[in-house]
Amino acid sequence: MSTVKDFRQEITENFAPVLIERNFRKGEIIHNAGKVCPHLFLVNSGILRAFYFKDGKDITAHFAFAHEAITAPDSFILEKPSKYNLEALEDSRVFCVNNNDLENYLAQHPHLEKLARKFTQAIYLELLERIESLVFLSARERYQNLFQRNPELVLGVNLGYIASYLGITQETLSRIRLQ
Amino acid sequence: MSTVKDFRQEITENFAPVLIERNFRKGEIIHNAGKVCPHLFLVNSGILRAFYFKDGKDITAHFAFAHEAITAPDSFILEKPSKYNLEALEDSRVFCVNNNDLENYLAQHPHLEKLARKFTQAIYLELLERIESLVFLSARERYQNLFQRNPELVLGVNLGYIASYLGITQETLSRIRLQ
DNA sequence: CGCCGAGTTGAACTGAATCAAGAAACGTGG
DNA sequence: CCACGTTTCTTGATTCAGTTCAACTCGGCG
Repeated sequence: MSTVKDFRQEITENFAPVLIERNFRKGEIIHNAGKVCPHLFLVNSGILRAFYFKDGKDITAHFAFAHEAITAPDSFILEKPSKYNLEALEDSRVFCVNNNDLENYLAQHPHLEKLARKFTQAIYLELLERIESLVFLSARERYQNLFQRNPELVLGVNLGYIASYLGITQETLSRIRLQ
Repeated sequence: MSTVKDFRQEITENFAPVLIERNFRKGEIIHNAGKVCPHLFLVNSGILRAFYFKDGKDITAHFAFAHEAITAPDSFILEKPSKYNLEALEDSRVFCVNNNDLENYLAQHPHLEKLARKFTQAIYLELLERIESLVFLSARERYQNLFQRNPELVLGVNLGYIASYLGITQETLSRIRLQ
């Protein structure tokens, strides 16, 4: 057990009773900033995106591809209104987990708490890697990494969405990827 | 309950049986890279630092001040040899938590699992903020943020340690802080 | 003393941002 | 199926924050 993806099967098996299947169409807004987001999404197919506005600019905080997870973390964790929006970038099939349902289920099945904790830790390690890539890698290297991890991203997703996720401007990304 | 510091009291109360008090002297290496780190440290006083070597350069991954936590996360979570070293930058008093002891204790007291999970989530949110500061803030702003959060850091800690934590060179930090 | 690590300063360089203008692609209605 | 407007992407010129490399200063400590 190391990456988040490795947890997918174990989680879908053990938390089946709290997973609700949902489908989103390309472009659909799944969650609006300013509201509390009580849902965690496990992507089965498609791509979801978390984004917010900073100085009027659309900033991508996270992409979730098949077998990955996404939510508005500030809100899901602290149960406060979120600064993030969630959006489907492709037609997507997901499992939707309600925070309350999850907590109740965990309260009834405490042996699953450890799995939930391990999952959180795995997500933590992913963020650590992202920090390292921001500190050490050039814009081009970060793009290449992302591209390697997810080639589909590049076909169809707005350049600007990818650029802000990488922490660079759209112009720079445009130049980078053609050389 | 939002920041990691807010958890300190709840954690020290509830996990008292697995907390071992230890003292480190300034400069003491607490953990060596390449070994598995089975310990999480809760700092009572002093400063600890996690660092590793990248291309021969000493890179600070994390500082922990009073009431904060630190470990070699890759190793503590995955139980693999760590790339991080841990070091005391000042004479420090800490609580030391052994991973095995913690897991056993949690297994015996499953009602504490939720607290452990919430703590992990709080740490996750802290990382998210660090990512944002890396993406949006200038070198000077990042320094000012760190300085605000911890003025003591600047008195005594090597400039190079701080610079690598901020993702900048020592020369840049030297210029920044005097203007 | 003289050395050594830590910090500062300077000058040249560079990756990426910014600002501005076009080109291409895309959807929508006629 | 084409025409038009909008959005997305590319390209160019300029600027700037931060790096790099190198030399120099300072303070302690043998």
